[in-house]
Amino acid sequence: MQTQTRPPSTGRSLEHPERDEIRLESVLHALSDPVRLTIFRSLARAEDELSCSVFELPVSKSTTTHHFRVLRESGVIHQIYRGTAKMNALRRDDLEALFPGLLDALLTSAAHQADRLAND
Amino acid sequence: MQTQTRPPSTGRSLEHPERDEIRLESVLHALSDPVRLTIFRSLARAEDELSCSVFELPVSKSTTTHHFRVLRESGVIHQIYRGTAKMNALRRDDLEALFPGLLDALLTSAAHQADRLAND
DNA sequence: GTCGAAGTACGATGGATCTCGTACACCGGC
DNA sequence: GCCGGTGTACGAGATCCATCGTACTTCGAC
Repeated sequence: MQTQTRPPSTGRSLEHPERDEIRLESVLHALSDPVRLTIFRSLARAEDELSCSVFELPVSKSTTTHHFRVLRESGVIHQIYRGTAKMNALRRDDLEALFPGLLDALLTSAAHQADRLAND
Repeated sequence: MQTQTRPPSTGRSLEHPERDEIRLESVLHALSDPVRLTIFRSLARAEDELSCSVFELPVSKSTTTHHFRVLRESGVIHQIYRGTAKMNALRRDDLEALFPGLLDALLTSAAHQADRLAND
């Protein structure tokens, strides 16, 4: 259920794959890019919607838009317009139903690797 | 230790990444191709070395070589020449050490999806 | 030594992808 | 109504990638 303090979504529509249209290959491809893996981890940590603009990514605005679209079209994230912002959230329920345990394994794997590379 | 009935490896050498050179992004990219995901699942089921030639893939011989190379260079599989054959095996220990739980999550996810798509 | 099986190397080709800049659209606040 | 912030659309460039066919190498068997 949506909180009342949250601005409503606008009429602008965004295409999302249905749950049963999500493919493992597409999810893996989406997460195989370093920028998108970073976004993925941030969204998992946030546990709430995040606007595109809060991310500090080493790419331009238009490239950022591109990466969020790939994540959305692969079924990894849900996007919705709220006012001028575009909010992003992991599709946790859908992914857990389709690929049980995968999300956690990916997140811990990414965390392990980040630790490992930081302490080289 | 190597069994005595197994033909020895020949002098032909194959480049493999060290364990600490394996990157999650590269592994995910390697497994994001349908052909390579099929190979991955077959090797996991086999629990032993398999030669390239036992796979019935919907691509040509040279494309098959390409896919096995991607899997090897990403660190997913280990390859070794034995006689005229080239044997393939999952790098289970390395992957489990780097990405605990990921292998199983990927395999069960792929199996779930295969079941789901078969019973449509 | 010759042959066949297994796999490679190489180049080509068509398509996807990552990146960017510029110009534009949408929305809230003033 | 206008401005600024947020994000898009579009085109372009460079690179990567999956695929193939052909010619070649390597090795075991005979």
